[in-house]
Amino acid sequence: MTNTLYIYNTLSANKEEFKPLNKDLVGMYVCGPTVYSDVHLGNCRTFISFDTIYRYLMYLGYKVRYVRNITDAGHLENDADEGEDKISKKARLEQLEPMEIVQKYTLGFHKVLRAFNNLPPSIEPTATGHIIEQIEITKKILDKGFAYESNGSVYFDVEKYNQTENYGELSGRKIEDLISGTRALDGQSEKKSPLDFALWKKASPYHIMRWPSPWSVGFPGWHLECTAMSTKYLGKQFDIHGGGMDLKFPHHECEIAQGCASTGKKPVKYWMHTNMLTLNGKKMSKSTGNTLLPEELFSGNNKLMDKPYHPMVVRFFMMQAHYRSVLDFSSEALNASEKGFNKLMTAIKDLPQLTKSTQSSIDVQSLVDSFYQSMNDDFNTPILIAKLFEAVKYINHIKDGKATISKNDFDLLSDKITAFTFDVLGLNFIDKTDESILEPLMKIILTLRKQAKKNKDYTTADYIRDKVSEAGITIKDTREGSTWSL
RNA sequence: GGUUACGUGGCCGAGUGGCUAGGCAGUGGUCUGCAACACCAUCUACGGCGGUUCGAAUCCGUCCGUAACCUCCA
Repeated sequence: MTNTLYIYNTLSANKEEFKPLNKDLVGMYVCGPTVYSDVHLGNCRTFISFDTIYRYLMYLGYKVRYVRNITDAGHLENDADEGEDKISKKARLEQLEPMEIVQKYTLGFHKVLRAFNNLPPSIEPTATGHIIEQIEITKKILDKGFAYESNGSVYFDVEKYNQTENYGELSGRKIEDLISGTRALDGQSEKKSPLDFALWKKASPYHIMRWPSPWSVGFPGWHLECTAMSTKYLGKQFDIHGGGMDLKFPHHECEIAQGCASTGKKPVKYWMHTNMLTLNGKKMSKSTGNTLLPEELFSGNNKLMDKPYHPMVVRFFMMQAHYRSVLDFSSEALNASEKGFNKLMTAIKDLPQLTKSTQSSIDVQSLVDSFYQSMNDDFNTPILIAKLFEAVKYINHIKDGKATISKNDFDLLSDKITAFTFDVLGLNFIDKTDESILEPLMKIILTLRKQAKKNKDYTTADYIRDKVSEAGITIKDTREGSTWSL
């Protein structure tokens, strides 16, 4: 079938037909997290959205190289010359080496994304592993005259760049507006203009993370790592660059400028931005503390939600909104998704038992085509889910004898509904055998056994202990009560 | 203040110049020892005011409201 994929490109503010630079090969770069604290659900939304995009591209048959960085070099907490970087600060607070902080939160990040059933990217490079590349790019930009050295630091000359290129093309900003809107911050005297951004920063005496360079012992500017790593692994020009909306300006704008200044080419063909996840109508953000951690949501150990939610339910909930829309988090909305998710999964489980007929009572091919059409329209997962529910209704009708399906159509529908649900949306059946379900279950069993013992019904009490033991669970009676273990 | 989005039924959330989004909740049924689950059917809509049009919730203007970015943030 013909599959024309349309992607909303932030650069043109329009949906554009997707044509990879190299036939069948796709290069995709997504800005990863700064690993100085736990990832919150807002962060997760972006990575789950791009995971689905990655999955669909592969499902269409593209060979995708998906690069997502880990920002493990400390960056300053604000734009002032002096200040502490986030990772060093956290290291001091927790009395750890900066790299211990990095390791801890990187592992946590991976664990959470695995719970959401995200596929790992093809390459996950770190900023500290690419200091040399960043220094090389800085040299190139200096050589081409788009940067200047000042007191051991190197800054990108935005106004110079803007003479020949268009700084602000991605975010729709004009350089004059930016200048007039800039407040004068203390200690910015090193820069020619407040718009200029650091390519290399000289380290202050107490800055822990530091590397030698031709200009000073220091550390790279925040925007530079993405340019260095995307260029290294995807080339001077690549297909898709993604990230959260909040990175559009200045981060991605600066990346375009750095790429263009160092290679003479615009680095990215399609810029994609995911919208914010909100809590109480406000953006989830580490700095404001308006956050919810995935673990808190999975365990139910939080004040905001009524009960725990399985990662697959949360993923399904996110898929019910388009990636470019703001999505608000609430118990009420999650509950609705949980029921919908179960309904979809039940129908898929019922699939093998359906009776096949000689004819189908609906046009199965066009229903299946609509799965593709939804995703081809800028990865419209909510429409896809609506179409999947159409299939669910059809499946239930067949079960009730109110509709029929032919053998061929059955094979087609089974194949596509499972492919789109599991391979594309990245959902999965909830494994009911994990300990989270055992815990409340054992509580009930122990309560019943306690009752039996109280009634001196030791036959029942022993029966329970023996049978549970056969199932691999040991019950221990202690003075404080009974406990269990696997 | 500047820039950019958005405002859809009880809730969440798509889409669109005229043809049912979908999920949840509600209501009525089927099933069931009772209940829950599941399944079937079904109601409520496009922020206010103008304009363009045969026709707009969909285009334009304006007003009101909300959010994001302009400082680190997915």
